[in-house]
Amino acid sequence: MSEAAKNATVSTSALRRQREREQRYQTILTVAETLFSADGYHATSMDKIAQAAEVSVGTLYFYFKNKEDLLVQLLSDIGFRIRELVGSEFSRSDATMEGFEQAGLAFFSQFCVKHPEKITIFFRESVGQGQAVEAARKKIFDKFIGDIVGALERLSKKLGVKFKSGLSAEVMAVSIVGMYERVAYQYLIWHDRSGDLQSVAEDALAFIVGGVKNLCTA
Amino acid sequence: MSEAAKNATVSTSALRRQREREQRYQTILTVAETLFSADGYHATSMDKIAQAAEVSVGTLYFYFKNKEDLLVQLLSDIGFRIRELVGSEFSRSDATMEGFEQAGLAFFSQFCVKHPEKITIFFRESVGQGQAVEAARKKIFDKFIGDIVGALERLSKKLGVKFKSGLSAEVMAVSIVGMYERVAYQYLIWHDRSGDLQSVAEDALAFIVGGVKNLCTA
Amino acid sequence: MSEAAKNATVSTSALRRQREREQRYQTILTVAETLFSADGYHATSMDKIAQAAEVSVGTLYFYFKNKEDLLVQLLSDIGFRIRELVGSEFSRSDATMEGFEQAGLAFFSQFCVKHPEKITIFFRESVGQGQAVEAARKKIFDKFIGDIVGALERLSKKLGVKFKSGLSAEVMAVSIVGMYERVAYQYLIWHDRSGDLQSVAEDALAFIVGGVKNLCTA
Amino acid sequence: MSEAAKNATVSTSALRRQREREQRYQTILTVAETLFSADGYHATSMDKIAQAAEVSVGTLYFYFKNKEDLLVQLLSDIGFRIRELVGSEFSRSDATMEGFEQAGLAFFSQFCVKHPEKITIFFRESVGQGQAVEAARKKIFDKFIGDIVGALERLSKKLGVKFKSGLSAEVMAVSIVGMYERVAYQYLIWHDRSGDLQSVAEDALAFIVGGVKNLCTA
DNA sequence: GATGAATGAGGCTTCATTCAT
DNA sequence: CATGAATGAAGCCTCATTCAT
Repeated sequence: MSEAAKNATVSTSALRRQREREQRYQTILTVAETLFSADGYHATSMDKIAQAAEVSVGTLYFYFKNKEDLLVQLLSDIGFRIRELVGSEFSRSDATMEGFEQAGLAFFSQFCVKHPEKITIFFRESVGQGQAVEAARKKIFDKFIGDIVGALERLSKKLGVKFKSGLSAEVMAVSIVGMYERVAYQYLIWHDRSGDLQSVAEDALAFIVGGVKNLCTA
Repeated sequence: MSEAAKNATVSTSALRRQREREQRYQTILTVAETLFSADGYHATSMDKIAQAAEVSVGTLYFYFKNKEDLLVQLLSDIGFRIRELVGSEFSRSDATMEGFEQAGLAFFSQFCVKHPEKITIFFRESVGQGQAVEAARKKIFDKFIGDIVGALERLSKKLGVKFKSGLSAEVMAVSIVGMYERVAYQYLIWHDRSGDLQSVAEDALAFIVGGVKNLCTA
Repeated sequence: MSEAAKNATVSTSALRRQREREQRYQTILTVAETLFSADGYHATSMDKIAQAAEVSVGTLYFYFKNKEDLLVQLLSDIGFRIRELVGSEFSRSDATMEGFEQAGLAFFSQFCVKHPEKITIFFRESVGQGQAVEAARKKIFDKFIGDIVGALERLSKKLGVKFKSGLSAEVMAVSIVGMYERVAYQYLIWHDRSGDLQSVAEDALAFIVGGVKNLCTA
Repeated sequence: MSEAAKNATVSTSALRRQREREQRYQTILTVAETLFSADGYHATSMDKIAQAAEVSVGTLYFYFKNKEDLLVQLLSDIGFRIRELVGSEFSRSDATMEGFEQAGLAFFSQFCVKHPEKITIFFRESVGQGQAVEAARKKIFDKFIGDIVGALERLSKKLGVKFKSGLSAEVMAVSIVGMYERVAYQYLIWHDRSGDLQSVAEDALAFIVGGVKNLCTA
């Protein structure tokens, strides 16, 4: 075999390996997501995950530092996806009140309906699981809040209005996140009323719009 | 000792015992509250609780069925106290928009500031801890939401307005609870800005008022 | 009240107390018997016994040294009753082969049918429960075996026959006890065929008669 | 290393592992047998077993589901060995009265003398230890009884005799098992008279022969 | 890189027993 | 005598993590 051919082979197999690695990583993550949301983080042992993912426990520890890390990665991934989806809606109809509604609909009518397990992990299974996880949660929530604060500031600039106080934008952002969270929790996790989600979302978004307006002063 | 005296003695000691029992129950509950909120539910072992409460492990199990039960009792107690406080504010200034603000202030400026550990347990440590705890949480949240829905309906009756849809009242209630939750979490658990809480509360409550109004139709 | 009257009163109440004490003792024993045979010795806690007997745990320890003692007393009582019943049949038709059959019938068709719980405790729940209980069991079995050895010796004397070896009488006695035990276990504890017990007993007793005869030499 | 060599190595090490696994399983079983028979099932903690077997507690639970399972496996193993030994004697001298004697001698003079701990576990430590163990015991006893019933039926066919009743064969089998049990218990567990066991066995077997004959009708 | 047997700290819970009232 | 709250040793078991192969 020529050197070139060898290199080609090597790089090909290296690529394949790389691909397989990423695939495995994803498989594990997906399996963990399913189990965590179905059985709970604590009730899911590493053994169970390994079995369901059809790998050995050792392999789990090759891809993830430890069980907590697995949850943190999952969390980050979920956070990233939500921001991607919701954020893109914000920027699409930039700096308008409609942007808020579009973003809300994207979250409720798309994300929640398609990924109830992600919602479960994000809002239930990753809560109260110790410092490392909590730190990761905080980071993601901070970004969300930052996103919304940014949108609110752009909105105020464009509309030429001021908010009640210096804190108002942040408080509104936090409030909106809280609404998202508990509405999803209520109508997805506690009661499976994903069918009502559309009209629920509309009411919730009208609530947000009203809330924001009420904190605006000319 | 005369019979009467004997009876008196007996009933006195019986009463004392009863009192001591309840005191112990409360002591354990309080100690658990402190440890759960400081170290986390899982990081707190029954042994630690026993030591901190200066009783034996056995005594813990005399008063509570198991560790989960301890958390559930704690939860119920916290839920009861919040409803008591917030609910009384609602009824004091009945069926007015101000009632909503009073209730919110009572929650943020009184309860949260006085009982940050209760907030921590209620919104963080009792989440994601298995079915039994989750069921208890749900029950309490359902009551909260019911309280607010009731207040909203009385409000609409008094003001002679209708809400956007049949679900609106519930959605608003859920939203308000979500706001309470995350605002408290943000400014008490994640950042200790209890000093800002007063003005944060004002903004949040203005947000609520605006939201509710926006869902009212003549 | 005259001295005599007082004494009378005192002795009356003393008698009553004595009676009550014995009644309680019996109640506890009976309750324990029921629970031990139904749930097993280990699965029955002192608390359960106390509750079922409607007394406090403390009272249990007034009447019995400890849990083991409770079982030992139960055991002795059962052993005594069996010997009483079976032994009286032996002596009624003294030193005849029929005596063996009468005794067997008394055991199978009377005792077993009437007291399955006693059988369960005697042959199952008191086995493998530590030294003290085992010592008590041994003592009782030794007496049984002694009874039967005695009966066999009187039989051999009356019939003018000798047994195969010096050990024969004891071995036969042990064998007979073993048969009693396992037959009762099989048709009472493992399969509830108390209806068949009569005919089972007949076969078993014919077996014994045959066995004994085969060890007799003129 | 060539592929072939590699494979050989792999399969060798795989085989070695397999061997080591089985060895460990056996070690644990043997250690448990010793401790259970010496100290009693309940007095033997899993920690003690782990220490004596020079493995960790975790390893115990890798090989056995729980403590009960350990006892059940032990029981099954013992039951299997007894049947193997006694059954082979039955078949060697098939369908003769001597077969019964040979089998009995194999049990008393070989098995009991060589494995007193197995006898102790089988007849003492595994009794009264809860449902799961009891179910396992019953299964094994049922097989024993079935074995003997089979032998009796072949005997009756060969000799051209009938038994007293339809139940007779079973009752005889049960009786024989009971005799085996209590004779072993008496002369091995309660009194260490293994020296007398030979002559004890002879008497016991003569008893059996007589018993069986007495239930035969031409 | 993958495997999976082994580890062992540590958790939860039970329960026989005691003793002040 | 009776009560029943309190004790705490001790048991069983889980499970995240490691490491030799």
